[in-house]
Amino acid sequence: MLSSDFVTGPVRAPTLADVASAAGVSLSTASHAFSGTKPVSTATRERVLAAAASLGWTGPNPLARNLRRGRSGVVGIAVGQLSTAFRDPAALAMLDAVSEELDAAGLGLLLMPDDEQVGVPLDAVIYDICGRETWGAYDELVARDVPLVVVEGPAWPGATHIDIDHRTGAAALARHLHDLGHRRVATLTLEASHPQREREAGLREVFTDVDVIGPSASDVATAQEAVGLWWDAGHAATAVVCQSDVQAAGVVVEARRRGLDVPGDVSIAGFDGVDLPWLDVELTTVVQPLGEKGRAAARAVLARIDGEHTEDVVLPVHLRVGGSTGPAPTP
Amino acid sequence: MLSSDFVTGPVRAPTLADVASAAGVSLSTASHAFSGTKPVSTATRERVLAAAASLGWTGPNPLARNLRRGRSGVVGIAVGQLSTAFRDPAALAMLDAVSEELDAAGLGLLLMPDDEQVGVPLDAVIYDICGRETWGAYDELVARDVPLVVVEGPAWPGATHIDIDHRTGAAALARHLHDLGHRRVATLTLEASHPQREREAGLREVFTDVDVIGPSASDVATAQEAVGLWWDAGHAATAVVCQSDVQAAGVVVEARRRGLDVPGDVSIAGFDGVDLPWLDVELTTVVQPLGEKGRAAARAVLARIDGEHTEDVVLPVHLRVGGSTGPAPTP
DNA sequence: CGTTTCGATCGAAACGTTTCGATGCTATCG
DNA sequence: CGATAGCATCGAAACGTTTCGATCGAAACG
Repeated sequence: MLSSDFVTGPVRAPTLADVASAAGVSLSTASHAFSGTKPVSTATRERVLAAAASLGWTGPNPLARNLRRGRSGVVGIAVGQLSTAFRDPAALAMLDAVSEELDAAGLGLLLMPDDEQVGVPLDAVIYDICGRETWGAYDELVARDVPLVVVEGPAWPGATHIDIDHRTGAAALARHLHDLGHRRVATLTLEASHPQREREAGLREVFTDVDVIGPSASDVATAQEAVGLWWDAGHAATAVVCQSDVQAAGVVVEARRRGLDVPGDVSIAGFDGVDLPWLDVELTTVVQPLGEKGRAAARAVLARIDGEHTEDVVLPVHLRVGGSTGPAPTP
Repeated sequence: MLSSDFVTGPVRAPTLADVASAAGVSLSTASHAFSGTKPVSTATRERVLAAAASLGWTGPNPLARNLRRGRSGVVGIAVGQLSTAFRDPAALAMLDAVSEELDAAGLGLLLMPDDEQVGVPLDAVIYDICGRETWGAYDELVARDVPLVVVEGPAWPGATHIDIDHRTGAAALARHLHDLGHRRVATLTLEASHPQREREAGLREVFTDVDVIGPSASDVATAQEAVGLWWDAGHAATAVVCQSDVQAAGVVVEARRRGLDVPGDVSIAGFDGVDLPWLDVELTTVVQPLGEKGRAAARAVLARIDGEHTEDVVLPVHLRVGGSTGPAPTP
């Protein structure tokens, strides 16, 4: 132990300064040789590269680089409880798009727990509402001047907002059901939140007396339970409008469990337009551009990191009619 | 513009040095007042806190702190394509446990894309195999001396390994099927990988001539397609053993689509022990401790960050018999 | 009363980069 | 041939902390 310490000396990772002196150049020249910020003669660069290789220098220490640059290269994303949020393929699809777009820009994506404040330096934060209303970290992030991108959220000062046209989508769906003759319509809701309010308003444009079920999480089991309780209480409707395809799937499962035919006895509609291969009926749903939503959020992040001005984005949605809705049953 | 610059001066975020001089103390005392590293008199501390508040100092710059401390407070987790990996609730359950455990330790969790190397400083990396064999970033991380924790992976030098007892679990499942009279058994496989090989070996302890289907991803649709092709090709078995519950669900759906009764005509078994509320049959499966696996990985990370020695972990699994397996049909 | 110990404070040295400005030096141009 | 560029290189100043070691009293001890 002593002898090995004596032989190898103190084990300190080599720094750029070590590389520079091994190559016989100044620190700044060595830096330029790697970053390419300023021109360096080929001979010098090769000498520096060789020195780096022989010392086992693995590239500039990111910690030091970050301090100097004033950036961490990390973007936070807050989605609430992970296992809850990502159980819905819609959230996953968006995350995927965000991740891809940020990767391409050389940024990392950090999962932020909702409640706690991370001691991690973040260049920006994406807040995906996922049915929540408030956010503990908001004030602190604003105080720290961290660029904020809010997805499907309420208007928060200082944030860039990426949203979809909940209201129009819900209204289109409502009209579709109305055209099919439905008059008694219920809606399975999410926790009170911006998307929930907007969609409900859209529904009420057509069905002013829509019956409200829930709230339920965007989750098969919870949806099943919520709608089950509602039916158990003696309520009924010829159509149930859900706030996600996953919820709708839960309602389909529960309806069938009770011997109801879909859409013969009850029409069921979803929201999002995700792929649920295990469900043997194609849901009538409001399709939202999940990938585009994620990319828009990522682009907003990049722009705000660069100090550019950003506009809020509202993405269009469209109705996709599947086999889960049909003519209202004749009484 | 000029006048405003003149009035407000250049807008620079206040630093601890500003706070210190505003409070009339030295930089180091100000630091101690916040971190509590050394005792500071109450009067002084309050003066410092007041100065910080009045200047709007939001706490130590994490970038600088990180450089000084030599830590970033960020742990990477590599799971492959996000939308693929997290489509399986098993992966999600583990991620959730990891996240919770790391949060408690004040560490952030960064999603690492498989292929690219991030320029982000990572204190450690968790690599969750998820059916892959190789890893582009491995060499670089080893060179950088980043602590590595591999979940369900092959033996990689320098890494701490967290695994489950695939083989024993698969063998127990095989014995269960054998006891039920099954002799012609097929298995739906994942991509060649450490878990796949181990589990197959476990199966072969009982069924030496097990028929191999796939490989397929851990995904309802892909599993459905793979087993569908296999059946189409004229193959048959009285039991199909899958590598995940999600796969098993896909096989159940496909079997029924073909008019096969489960488990009357074919028994179907899964792996993982996750909750699939939409499936109306409880799967016979090998239950693995997903939360514990995540926590073990997180604990290994914490230990290795602290430079402690870590032992590899192999977690036990157990068979859970559900309604998806039954006696082999009499020919 | 001299010596130790301890609490509070300070100055200065890291941490390892990137980048600004300056300095030669060699071509190029008129 | 003198002035002007432009290239290659260098030294030094940041970036904003944390922490090591020293200093200076005052309290505690024998």
